[in-house]
Amino acid sequence: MTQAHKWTLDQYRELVLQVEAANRAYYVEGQSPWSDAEYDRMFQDLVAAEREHPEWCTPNSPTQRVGAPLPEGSGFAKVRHVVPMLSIESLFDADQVREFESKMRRFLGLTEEQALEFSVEPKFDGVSLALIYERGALVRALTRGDGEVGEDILANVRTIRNVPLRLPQSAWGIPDLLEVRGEVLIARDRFEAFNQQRVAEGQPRLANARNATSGALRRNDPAEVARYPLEFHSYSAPRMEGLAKAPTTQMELFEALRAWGLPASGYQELAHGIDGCLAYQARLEADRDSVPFEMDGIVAKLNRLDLRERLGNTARATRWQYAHKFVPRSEVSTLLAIEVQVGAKGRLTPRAHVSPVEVGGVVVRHATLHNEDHVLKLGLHPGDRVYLERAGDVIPQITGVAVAAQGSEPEGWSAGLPESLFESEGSLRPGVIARYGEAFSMPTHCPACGAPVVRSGKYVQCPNVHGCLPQRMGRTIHFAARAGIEIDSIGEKAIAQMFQAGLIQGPADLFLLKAEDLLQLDRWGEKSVANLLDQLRSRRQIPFGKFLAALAIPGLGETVGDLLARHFHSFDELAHADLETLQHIDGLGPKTSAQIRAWLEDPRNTEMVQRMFDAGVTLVVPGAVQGGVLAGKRVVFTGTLVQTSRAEAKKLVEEAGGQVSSSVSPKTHILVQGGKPGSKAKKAAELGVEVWDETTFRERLGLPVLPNAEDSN
DNA sequence: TGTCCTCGAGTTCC
DNA sequence: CTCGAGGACA
Repeated sequence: MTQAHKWTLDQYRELVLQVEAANRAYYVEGQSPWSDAEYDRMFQDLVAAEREHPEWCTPNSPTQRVGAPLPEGSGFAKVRHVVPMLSIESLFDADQVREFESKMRRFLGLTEEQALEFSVEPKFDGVSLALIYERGALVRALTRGDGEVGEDILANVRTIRNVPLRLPQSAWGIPDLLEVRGEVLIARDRFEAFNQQRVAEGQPRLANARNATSGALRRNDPAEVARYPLEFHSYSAPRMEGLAKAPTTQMELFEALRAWGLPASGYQELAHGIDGCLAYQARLEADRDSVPFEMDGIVAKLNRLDLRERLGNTARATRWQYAHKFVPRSEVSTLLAIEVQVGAKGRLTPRAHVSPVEVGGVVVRHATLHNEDHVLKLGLHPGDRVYLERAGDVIPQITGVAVAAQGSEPEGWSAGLPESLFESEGSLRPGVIARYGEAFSMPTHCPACGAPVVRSGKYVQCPNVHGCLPQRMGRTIHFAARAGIEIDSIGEKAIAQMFQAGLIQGPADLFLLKAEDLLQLDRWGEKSVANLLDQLRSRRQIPFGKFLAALAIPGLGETVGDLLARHFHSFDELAHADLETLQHIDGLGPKTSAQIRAWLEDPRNTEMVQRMFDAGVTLVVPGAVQGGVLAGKRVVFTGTLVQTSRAEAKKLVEEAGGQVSSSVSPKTHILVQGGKPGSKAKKAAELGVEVWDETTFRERLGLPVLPNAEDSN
């Protein structure tokens, strides 16, 4: 306890510096010359001084890490990155790494003898963050967002203990402006301890550290965020202005960061030549479990900053650094059951249920097994211990059997199975195989409706198109969803509910829904019902092409729908077109034409369409577009667009006279690239296709563009 | 007949 | 995003 004491401003300032120095020593050097008790005394003095003189206290005082909660629903401010947070080229083996290096050499015009020096460091599995200091004070903390525009989460970042709120004077001076980038993460042991604490408090365990980190940073109460054991590790400084001296290499940069109290992981090293990088990667991968935090690879960057300038960036990634990934972690779990699902189009697909297990950052419970061949090739049986991976992409896959199931099922085996697999207590639904040691084979009858199935190639199909419930429901969902008439207020769950209550039998019934019926359903109140009926009323005018695509006619998607809409002036005209007429349309062949014709010939289908027309549905036939900024251009989209939705973007292109296609080819004129682009960007580069970013896209079409961080706050 | 494009469909998780 | 298959074209 501190005594009543008259503090002077000088004493107060001295105290602040001392506490800041103690924090630096503890978090950056890893040890402190002060004992815990001494530190507590200093901190309590600071609190006392500020209580006596509230006017001295600034938001960056060490006592002010936890601020007030954000007002309800206010969200975080979006801020444009001055230097975009580009992605890093991901490489998976030594050959790719060597090739990347030789590209660097060619670019720099180096000979074989001139070895490059790299700064190598772990690639953390955390959340990246940009800290912005002005005249030494932390003023902004931005998430990556899409790389162009992030969110300012400063109030939450303040609570991270090892993030300095003010930079001290050092040999490097105090920069006028400093942007430091790094990763926020939770160390493995701290995560475990945090989870145990949560369980003790009756809260659920968090599934993994990365999601916990990203979830924590998005909360709107800093006091909550402060409870998470978050830490920050810096790795770059894309903007530095007004320094006493400027670092010329990454190693010097780390020295400067250290002097400013900005922590780094401690695992970064200088590597000589590409062999040094490969050796570091192999060493770190072998030591993966002894490193206290999760990594998914290493990052190697040119040590010399001037060489980086010379290499520059491609549209989406930096040329002077790469990530060399570790072999993805595969986990072992138990295959509980194989369920055969009937899809919206009637296809029977086997799906694995596994004991929940965390793989590469998410908890996996299901994995698709594609088809019968796939299951047989893997030789899967319920009860097997299986390997699960999330290689490359996001979708979990079973890659093999670790230990085959033995003997009969143990006591209580069914406890791990989800309830959805049971029809009644103790009896499994048809199409579910869950007996230990039982072999898989595709059912001969549809598990949903019992109709004999039809085989076509690798796939098995339920032919009962009109009677089979999952198919009817699937078509209705398809009709209502984005691909159809775009009713946002109902999804899969709501439609299933309406089917179950007998309110609807198919898509046409949606237009005949009555308020009093909907109000009978669980979780449906006045507001949501009115909202839905409103939407249904306003969506009764449907563009012809969109309407056709919404009907879920086999072989007919959005493109073919638009194609037909341009050829026929009414649904009636299309319904009377014969096979030959259809086949002669450019883009349709014998198969697609026959599928469309067959659909039109089934009276159940035409009756359904007629019922919609009777309920007031009218089709909007497209007028011809002439001229326009994109007249005659083929445009492809990739990555995530921030300011424009995909659907909106497509509409914009069409209104400008252009055509949207799904993949890049020599016929493509323009690739519009959002955040996190994939393989399409690579292909576009190879083919020399013109690439626009989202900003360019909006500018060319004369649309407003988000303002820059420099002029907003 | 073969190859290259393009479209449609399926896929997991929060 | 990736795969399988239909369609255009040589």
